[in-house]
Amino acid sequence: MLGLIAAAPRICGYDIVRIFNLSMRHFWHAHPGQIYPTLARMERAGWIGSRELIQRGRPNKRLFTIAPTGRDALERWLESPYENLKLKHAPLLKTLYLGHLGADRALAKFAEQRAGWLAYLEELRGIERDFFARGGYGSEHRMFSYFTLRYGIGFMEESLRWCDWAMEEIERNRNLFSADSGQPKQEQREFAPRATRA
Amino acid sequence: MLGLIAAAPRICGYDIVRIFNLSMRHFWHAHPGQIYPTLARMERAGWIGSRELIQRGRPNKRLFTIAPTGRDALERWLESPYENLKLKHAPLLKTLYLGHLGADRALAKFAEQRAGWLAYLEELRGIERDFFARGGYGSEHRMFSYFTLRYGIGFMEESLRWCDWAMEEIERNRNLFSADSGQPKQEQREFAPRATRA
DNA sequence: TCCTACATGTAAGGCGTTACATGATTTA
DNA sequence: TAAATCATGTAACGCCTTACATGTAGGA
Repeated sequence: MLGLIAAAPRICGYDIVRIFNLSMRHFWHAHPGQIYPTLARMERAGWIGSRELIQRGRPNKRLFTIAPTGRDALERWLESPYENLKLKHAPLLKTLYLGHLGADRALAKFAEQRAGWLAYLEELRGIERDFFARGGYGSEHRMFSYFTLRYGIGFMEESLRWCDWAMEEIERNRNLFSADSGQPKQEQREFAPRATRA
Repeated sequence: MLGLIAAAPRICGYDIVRIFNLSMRHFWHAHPGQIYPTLARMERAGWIGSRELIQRGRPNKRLFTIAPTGRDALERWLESPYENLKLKHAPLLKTLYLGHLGADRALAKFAEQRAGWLAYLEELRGIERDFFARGGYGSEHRMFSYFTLRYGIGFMEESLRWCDWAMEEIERNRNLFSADSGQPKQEQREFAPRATRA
């Protein structure tokens, strides 16, 4: 949020909410219930300042501007050393266990996921066309903003290539699935009621 | 966890902890403080069963096995409709605001990140070599497990290509940065102490 | 001798999500 | 007439992380 406010002074909380939901959602997200309290906390800490804009016909806005101490905090974060990726990728997690469904149902799930990812890729490509229609680079911040978009596009293209490859692998290795695919397997019979002692 | 227990009956909590820290960490993670209470909850719900294995010289183990109701719950999750990706990608978020540091410091940060990602890629490639040394596919579950590894490798390769491209773009567009890069910028002077009325 | 691995767990606190409340204006 | 948009915020709850506690065995 400090980065957003530094890049776009006199931004209001609602704009930040929309940015998280739209142009940033391929790599970060946040909800109003977290955004507004955090803005209030940053203002109490002196990192940002605000003034209220009285509006007719619609709710008043609170416009935020970054303070020197906030800019310092932002730079400290930007300069802080690289930390390893800690992703939570729910679709990939599900993928890992799709084999439990047997080859056919697994392939159907892969196809469903592929369709979802393709739709998302098209959306990102639409944003890209829009970006160039509005003049492309033009400021340092717009260039960096395009970087993240490009990352999202490359990431989705790679994900689709992976989907196609994985589906071919499943076809090629149907023999690895047990015959009663999708039905309870052998291990199930190994279940025994809990005993406190071995 | 249901997927893990279904794939490897008589697994213990500690093994699950290690799997989250090692072979799954490129797309999911969890800590003991969450894993053990959740196992207890799943057992109370009747999804899994456990028995204790008394050991000499080391702490006793609790071995888990999936129950029919747990297998049903797992299948319900696997069959549940695709949901959009909701990633939190901290390095990319930081990248977006690296322009605030000016071209040179931004490039240095990109290089640092690239190095971290390359090291991670090498690690994943090591796991891949190990996978083939141990016989490659051989069960349906091992194939799916390799799928996620392959995803991680492709993802990191794509990330590195992106890093190289972005660094070239910064070099090519140095003119977009203001001359006093890294120093406080114009907007800072626009900061004014908060006024309750406009 | 000190550290690490094994193995399970609890407690505190922080982070994040969902749902709700308000109320005028514009669009379908 | 109903719904969505604008705009800010609170409250409840759940998820997640961090830190800690315990105790033996084996390696550096």
